[in-house]
Formats: sequence, C-alpha cells, structure tokens
Amino acid sequence: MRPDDIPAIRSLNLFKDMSEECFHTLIRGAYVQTFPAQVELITEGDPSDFLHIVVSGNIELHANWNGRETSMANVRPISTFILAATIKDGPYLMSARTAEKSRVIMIPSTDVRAIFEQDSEFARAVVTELAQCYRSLVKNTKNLKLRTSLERLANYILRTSNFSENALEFKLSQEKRRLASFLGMTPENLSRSIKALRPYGVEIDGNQVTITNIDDLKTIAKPSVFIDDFSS
Amino acid sequence: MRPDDIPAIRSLNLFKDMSEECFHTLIRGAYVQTFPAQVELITEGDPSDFLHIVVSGNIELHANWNGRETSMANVRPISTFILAATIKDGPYLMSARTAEKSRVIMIPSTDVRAIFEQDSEFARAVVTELAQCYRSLVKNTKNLKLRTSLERLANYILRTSNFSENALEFKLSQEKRRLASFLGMTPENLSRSIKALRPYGVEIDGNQVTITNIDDLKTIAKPSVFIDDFSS
DNA sequence: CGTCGAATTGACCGCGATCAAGGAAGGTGG
DNA sequence: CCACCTTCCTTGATCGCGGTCAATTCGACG
Repeated sequence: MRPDDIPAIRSLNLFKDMSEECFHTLIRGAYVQTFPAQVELITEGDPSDFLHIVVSGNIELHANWNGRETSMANVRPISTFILAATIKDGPYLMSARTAEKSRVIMIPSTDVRAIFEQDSEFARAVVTELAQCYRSLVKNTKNLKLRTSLERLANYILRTSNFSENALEFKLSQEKRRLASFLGMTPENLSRSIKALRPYGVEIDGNQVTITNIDDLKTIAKPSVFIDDFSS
Repeated sequence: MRPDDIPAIRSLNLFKDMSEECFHTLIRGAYVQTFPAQVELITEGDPSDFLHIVVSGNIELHANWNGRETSMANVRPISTFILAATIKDGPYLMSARTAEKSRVIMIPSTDVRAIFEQDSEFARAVVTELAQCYRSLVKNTKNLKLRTSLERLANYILRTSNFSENALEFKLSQEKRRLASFLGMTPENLSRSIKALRPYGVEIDGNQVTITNIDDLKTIAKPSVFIDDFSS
C-alpha cells in the first residue's frame, strides 16, 4: 500500500471516527492491487470475502439474469463497495468489473465484521453509510419507475453537471453502452435520446457534453431533490 | 399501547438485543394509533419525525413525481418502515398510506437517534436491518431491469407462494392496481399478464391464486436466489 | 337495487427493443 | 506511415411489449 493511501482511506466517512487501533487492524490485513480494465473483480453469488475500496480508476457494478445483463452503478474513487454483503456475510448480489485500470484495496470481510463487533464508532459509521446507500437506491428505483428514458437521460445530465460543480461542460465518464444500461435503455435508444435532447439545450459529441440552455433542460427534466439530490 | 404489543415489538430483530433500559426509553415516548384504510401517514419530502412500526394491517409505501405515482413496497406486520430516513435525519423519500385498517406505533426519531448513539447493540441491529433492506432493494432493482412484466408477475407468484410455506393456493394481499404498480406495469397489463400465465400453471380468480403446475410456472419464471430469495 | 370504484376487455398507439447496416475511432502489424 | 481490424457508436427499418383510451362487467356496500 502506498503511504498516501492510508490517510485517504482514513478520511472516508466510514473510517474517520474509528479508533486508531481498529483502523490499523483493518489496514494490516488489507491487500492492494492494480487491475487492468475489464477485469471481473467480483462475481454475483460468490461469498463476500472482501470489502473493496476503489482508490483510483472506475468500477462498474452489474447484474445478470437469464442471459441478460444490466449495469447497476459506477463506483468512483474513493469509496467502498459491496458493504452490505460483507456485513450480512451473504453472497454478492452484484458483480463488479474494472471499467478502466483501477487500484483496489481489499479488506477481508472477517476482519471487517470483527471490528464491527468491537468498535461501536465503526458500527455507527456503517449505519450512516448503509442508510446513504439505501436512500440512493430508493431514488434510483423512483427514477426508473416514474420516468421515461428521455427524462432519465435529461436528469442524468443535470445530476452529473451538478456533481461537477454545476459545470456546463463535462465528459461522460463511461462508455455510452454502459450508461445506456445504467439508465435502463439500449445503446441505440440512448443515441436517439441524445439527439432528441438537442432542442432542449444539450449538445453531446463523443464524450463531450455541453449544456447550452440549462433552463430548457430543466423544463424537460423536472429534477427533484427527492430523486436527484446526492446529498440528502 | 396494548400490553401484548410490547413483547411483540421487543422480539423484532431491531430491538431484541438492546438494553432493557433503552428499550423502555423508546417505548415510553411512543405513540400508538389505529388508522382506517387509505390514510396518508407519511408524505414524501416531510422531515422524518417518527420511526413507524406497523403492528396490524398493511401499509403501502409509494412515491410520486410529476403527477405520476408508483407503489414501492408493502409493509406487513410486524415491521418497521422508513428507518433510513430516521437515522439520516433526512426527509422521507417515500410516502406511506394504510392499505387497510392498521395499527401503527410511532417512535419519535429524536429518541431513536439518541438511543442509537447510546446503545451499541441497537446500533448494530440497525446495521443488520439496513443491510437487509438495502439488499432487498438491490434485488428489486434487478427484478425491474432484467425481467419483462410477465416474468416479474410469474416470479411474484412464486415468491408469495414460498413466503406462505410453499402453499399452492393463497390470496393476493393487495388490490390488483397496487400490485400492478409495484410490479412496474399498468392494471390493464396485469390483467392480460394474468391471462397469459394460465397456460403456465397459474389460475387467478379475484384474489384467489392457485398454482396448478408449479414446474411450468418455474420454467417461465426462472427464479433466482439472487433476486427472489427473501432470506439471503 | 342503485351506486361507485375496481377489474376486465378491446382497439389503438407509441416508446423502446430488435435487427441490420453503415460510419468513426483507436490499436496493430506490415 | 498506412492498410487492416476491432469495437463502439450511430442510423434506419421494423417489431412488439406495454401504455393509453374507452366501454363494459364485476363486486362491495349502502
């Protein structure tokens, strides 16, 4: 592990209030590894042996059933993923693959569960983290069930812009096919939706997104703090 | 509160390991109320003033956006709901209404958060509960994104049968329109899907469901433990 | 019985998926 | 440096699942 990894991880909400002793117990048993793109880190159904932390790169969580696949989320540095499976000691419900070259820290789940029993501050931090994840998923479900694919795309653009400090220009951080799957649509349909948004103030050329008229975009997107707000 | 409510609540996973003292602090401040059907208990966006526990009846969680509504879940006795909002001290992300006459216990959120800080066993129980809820939502998302509406209905019937100790006959526990919304389809489409399942071993007459050929049903449903299993 | 809401059924529409073909971009080897 | 290949994206044509609209039937309840 690089020396500057440790303070970075320590500063995560999940770890920042736990005792120094417990933190080091976790870190001592951890592995760090750099993976190239398109590596399957986790397979749905496997026992959850490690809590994963992505330090650099980009991880895609996805799920499969009956020959179909869907993208569930993208995890960006620095955050943990698959915490719930580790805590419940249950099988992974999603698979994870590197979307690009990524550095990942893996903490044995048994260690995490042991510290969880031992350090109350950590247990409380896990609660906050899980509650946050849960609420994000509720929002995601509402997004899927209450909106058309065009509306989902429009709001995705607004959210991403917000996330980049309200920048009116930014780059899509993943392949369009993955984005399409995440948004619950096909790549073809995403292409068409992108064109359909042009009259509403959005130009997308390759990965480059430019919002030319944010008011028009908001008119069609109708963003809601109870679906699109990351922080609440 | 009725005398027999207290042991019932106490036996919930969420409360069963906490100290007697803390449990009584929670109970002391709690309100109990019986509501008729179709009462809006909670409105999306309101501050989360209470942790709710449904003791009898049936609560529907739903969400709205831009004039549309969708059913998110049905809560049956005895369980809590909207725990994440209480812990995060954030606004409700879903609304709740009684689907039938229901008795509900309401514990002030400030009490819950205070005890959460104080009682580590309770904090750990909250983790387990939230992790469970989170994983249920992941499964629900996979169900929505990976399956057609007919497949969702087929699997819903199998899950419900499983839940009723593998009974081949049971009653739908909610209006078909709510079920349709929960399954992400219209009432009309649910009607048609019900007819479409008849050749696959399912008879539905009113609320009465009869599985006449569970193997045929499984062939079309292809249930997966990573989507349909309640316990994992 | 009459009333009202829910469920069903039919006809039609449209969003989004599928299938198929054509570019654009990036990497590889001669 | 350029031909070639691979892969992704785009575009067009068509299909079908599921939604919408409307009319009817069913069922609970007063």
